[in-house]
Amino acid sequence: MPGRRRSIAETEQAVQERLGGFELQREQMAAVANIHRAAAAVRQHLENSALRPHDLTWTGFVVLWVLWIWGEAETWSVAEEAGISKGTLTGIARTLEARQLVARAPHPEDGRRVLLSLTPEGEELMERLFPAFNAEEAFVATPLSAEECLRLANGLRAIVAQLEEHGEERRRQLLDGTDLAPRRSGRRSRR
Amino acid sequence: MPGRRRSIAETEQAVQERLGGFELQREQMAAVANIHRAAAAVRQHLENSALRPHDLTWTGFVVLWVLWIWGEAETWSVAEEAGISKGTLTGIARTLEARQLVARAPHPEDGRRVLLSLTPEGEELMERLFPAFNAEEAFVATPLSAEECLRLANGLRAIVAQLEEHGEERRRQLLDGTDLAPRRSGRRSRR
DNA sequence: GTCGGATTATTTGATGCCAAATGAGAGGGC
DNA sequence: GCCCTCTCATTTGGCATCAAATAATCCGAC
Repeated sequence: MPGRRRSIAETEQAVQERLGGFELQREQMAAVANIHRAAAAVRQHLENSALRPHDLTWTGFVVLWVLWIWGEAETWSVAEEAGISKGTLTGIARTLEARQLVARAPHPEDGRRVLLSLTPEGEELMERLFPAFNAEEAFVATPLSAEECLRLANGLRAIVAQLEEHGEERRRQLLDGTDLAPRRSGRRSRR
Repeated sequence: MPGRRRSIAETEQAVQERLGGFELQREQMAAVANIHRAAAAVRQHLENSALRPHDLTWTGFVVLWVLWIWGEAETWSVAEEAGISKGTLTGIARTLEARQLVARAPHPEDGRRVLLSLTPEGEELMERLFPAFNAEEAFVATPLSAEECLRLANGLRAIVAQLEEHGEERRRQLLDGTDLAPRRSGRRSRR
């Protein structure tokens, strides 16, 4: 069978053989695996269709989106909404600022904080870009009815909520005793 | 309302106000947005729970997984299954090889190709790691029944299939006339 | 055999990404 | 005023990521 992509059925067959000896949470595994396949495929399509002509990355677009919807906002809030770390946002904001799409302003009452907002160019870009972006969202979801889309969104929301509510505690419990080697990547501890 | 994360309802209200003038594919937008929220949340949880003690990244684990399930395989095939580009795989394989988890071997009949496989250490790691990983997959999916997991997986598969079957053509149609500025990142054209 | 096009994996260059460290400011206690 | 602690954003370090360029090899035509 060389030279061909494996089908889902083949993969699941192979998994079954390999994992015959394990107690396996099959359905949950399928859900998690497909979340990532779908996320990567959708992201790639959107970057290479709607976003490519404007030379925006996925994350850059999400940040613009958040500012478009919410208006001026503090950086920590933008990072939260966009689902990225504060450190990552600093970099994204820098590149968007360099392209005159985003403006950075000091908080009037607190010198530590920074406010982000769209420039007029950024607003204009989003007004032109959003319809195209939304059309591609509709394209990727073509096989699903509107109701199925909502069902899908609800299932995914439940997973996000589960992690927001219980994820941290779970990780604490799991990793408590184990004395953890530091992450291989990331800034080194001074110790 | 400062200092608090916005709820889904608040976000959708704001979106509605901002986008009142646009024709909006609402359900499809919700589905796409939540795919990414969920993917990021799940990935983060799995990296910080099951994978952290072994200092593996998500992608590193996926590559090991593919090799565990399929056995020795060619690099293009591993990249395809793992959902990453060939170039990325080269790097991942290098780090996994340096950690003695993966072996690289020349193809017996074709000097251009390379075969990857798990080392005994890699096999042993996966046998210990997989049950823990699967337990966390089950944890993130706690709010969903087994049937709901399958429904979710099916919906996501349909999206992946849509893009595999029609994505490239769609992109070609969309970007045909427009003369595209080169990507900002990536190796520069010699021109 | 050797040239040339096709098909591989790898390298390159720029950005994305996280977590930990750092720097800069706020605010209370004295 | 001067600490001390808390809370921000930013910097840093290491890996991940893609697309295009390059290098290595194969294979058919001649």
